[in-house]
Amino acid sequence: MPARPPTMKDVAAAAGVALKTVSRHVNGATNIDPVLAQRISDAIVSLGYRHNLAAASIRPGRSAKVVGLVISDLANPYWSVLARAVERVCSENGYLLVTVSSEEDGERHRLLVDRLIAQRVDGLIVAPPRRDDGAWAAAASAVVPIVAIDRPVAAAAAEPPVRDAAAAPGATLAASFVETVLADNAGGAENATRALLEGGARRILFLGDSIELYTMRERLVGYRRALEGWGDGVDGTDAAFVDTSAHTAVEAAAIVTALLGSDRIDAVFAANNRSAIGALDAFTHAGSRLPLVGFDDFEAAPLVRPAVSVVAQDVSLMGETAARAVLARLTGSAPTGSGTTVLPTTLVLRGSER
Amino acid sequence: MPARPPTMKDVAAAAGVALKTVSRHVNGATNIDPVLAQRISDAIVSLGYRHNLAAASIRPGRSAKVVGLVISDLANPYWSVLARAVERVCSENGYLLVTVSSEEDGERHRLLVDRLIAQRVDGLIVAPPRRDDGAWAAAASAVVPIVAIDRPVAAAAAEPPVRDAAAAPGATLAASFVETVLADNAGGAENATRALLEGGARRILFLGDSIELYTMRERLVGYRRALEGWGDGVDGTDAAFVDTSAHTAVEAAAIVTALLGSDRIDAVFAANNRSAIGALDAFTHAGSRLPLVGFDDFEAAPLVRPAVSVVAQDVSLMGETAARAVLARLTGSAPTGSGTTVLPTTLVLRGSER
DNA sequence: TTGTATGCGTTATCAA
DNA sequence: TTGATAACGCATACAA
Repeated sequence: MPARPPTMKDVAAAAGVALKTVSRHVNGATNIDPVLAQRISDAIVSLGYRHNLAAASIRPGRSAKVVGLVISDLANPYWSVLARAVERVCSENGYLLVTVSSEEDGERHRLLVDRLIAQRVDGLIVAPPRRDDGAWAAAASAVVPIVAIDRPVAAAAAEPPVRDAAAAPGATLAASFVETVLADNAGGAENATRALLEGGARRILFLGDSIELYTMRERLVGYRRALEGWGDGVDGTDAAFVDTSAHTAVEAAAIVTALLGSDRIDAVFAANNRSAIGALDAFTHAGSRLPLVGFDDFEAAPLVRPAVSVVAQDVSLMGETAARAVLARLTGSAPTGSGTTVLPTTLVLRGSER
Repeated sequence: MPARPPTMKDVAAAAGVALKTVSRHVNGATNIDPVLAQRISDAIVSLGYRHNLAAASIRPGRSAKVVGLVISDLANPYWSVLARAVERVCSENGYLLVTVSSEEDGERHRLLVDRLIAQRVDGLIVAPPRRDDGAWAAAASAVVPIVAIDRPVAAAAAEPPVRDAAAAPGATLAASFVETVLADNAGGAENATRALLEGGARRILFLGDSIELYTMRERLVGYRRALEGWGDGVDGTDAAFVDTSAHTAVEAAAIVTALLGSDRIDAVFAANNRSAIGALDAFTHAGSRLPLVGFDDFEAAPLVRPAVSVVAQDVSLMGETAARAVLARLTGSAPTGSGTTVLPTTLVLRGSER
């Protein structure tokens, strides 16, 4: 490698033209003398010159065209599919995407958001951490447009840094200065639970992860709504049928195994992937099974017997929607409204619900 | 948002100090008068100043501390797990990671590499596209250190831009100016095939994707090696037992279904995920199965009956190894050697191999 | 310990 | 159409 990479100045000197002309050429201006254009092209090739977007981006009004995405864990298929959808939309519009995993850690989350802002990303798509006062979002949204995905940003005690309009009087729980894209967690859970009830189940276990998670709370709401709506002889309205301590598939399996012997439950609503897989595992080892519906589709669901019914969300659509929302704000083509988009879920019945 | 975001100059003015002192403070210098430091801190908070790493990175000797990763498709679990491992190592060393999906398209791949270089990434981790003359790598490696993953960069007709040492006389097929991290595809396939042979199979179908893929070619080599090594009454050494047209699980299923009726084959080596899932699907629909071993582990593998045996590669390790290799080059702590690391695979026997 | 002046690679202004 | 010159935000000699 050369000690110092060639710059526009070098190209200009080699081509015998002024700096500005090279700049024009590199930026695709058409009004250049073909002879000079050719000389510049030749110089670029022979010197191995590369346009420096980082340097260009420091000019006012210019940006590096980079979007930041903060999720919990890129290795999780849910997030990687979402990230891919965001990447696709960004790429189509000439933007790069830098993705970081917060591991649901509030402090790490804050650090990552700060780092992305320091790097001068043009926009930010963020899954808020599980314990969140929304303070980071209040601060960050002063600098860069933010779209929250999967969960809303908590309404912070802190005021939004800029009040471009009077705050809505009967405001929602979500922070008012970010746009939000969610799935209909409650509705999906309600449908799943109702499917189990229709199959004859009356003592349905809600098996899920920590209630600290917004999505878990919402799914629990949906589960309860279905039970209460059913009325008639249902036993699940008390807390005895709710277990939100299944953080891993192994833990979920242990919980189900312990309950399978008794006849305290007669069906399982697995409120996330890992719980469903754990329940499946418990069934296999016990040699007996209960009706089961999961939340979020997974690769193995259609492959086991009976195939597992799930509430499926359109993760790609969530990513696309969020990406389009940030880009719309960047190009200024969207009003700075801070609405919430709720995406529908689909109940996919494959047999395991009975 | 303010029309113009505050700069160091604004902070310096507000705090009543010189620009340089603010710079020191922001960069964590310790030798600053506590009183001034406090004034600066206050000014930063009240103005909402954010350090601009993009601007800082254009100074000679400074960089934005960003690494680029080019893979085929982030939505594929194989790549997302790898990306996560790369991200982790980068993050531990203060680097951001920008990941892009080439979709195995050579032209798109070239464009993405150029874009990342224009953005002035410090290093590049790249899965070469399936049809590759290695020209992109020859050009790019002049500007930025490159590590190839999953497949080697083809040795280009073009010479490496810098010949720091005499080219190795009995050179390998891989380009000599990039470091390479591969899995032992041939060895893994050989072990898988041998496991089927040991189970009594003698007419083993090699079911896989296009032979344009380096990994497929290697796995085919391993399959053949096992058959030839076995000798004794094996029928698979001709092309009749090799099908490399299974680009999707559905196609794989169709191929297996067509063969299940006849007794032309008595076992299946599925050379990738999708082929294994397709075979599984064919078995389920036919109500009969053959011994099966797959390449690459997948979520459903342990959940179906019988559980699917696979050749597992340590994808995270590949990502980690590649990331450490680039970072080592960046910090200059590694010799500019262009070696190849081959990671071992593990044969996970779960029952389906008989 | 702090400040001044200069340059990094690029683009914008404005005159030629 | 082209070019000289001044920014952009920041960091580093070097001087104080």
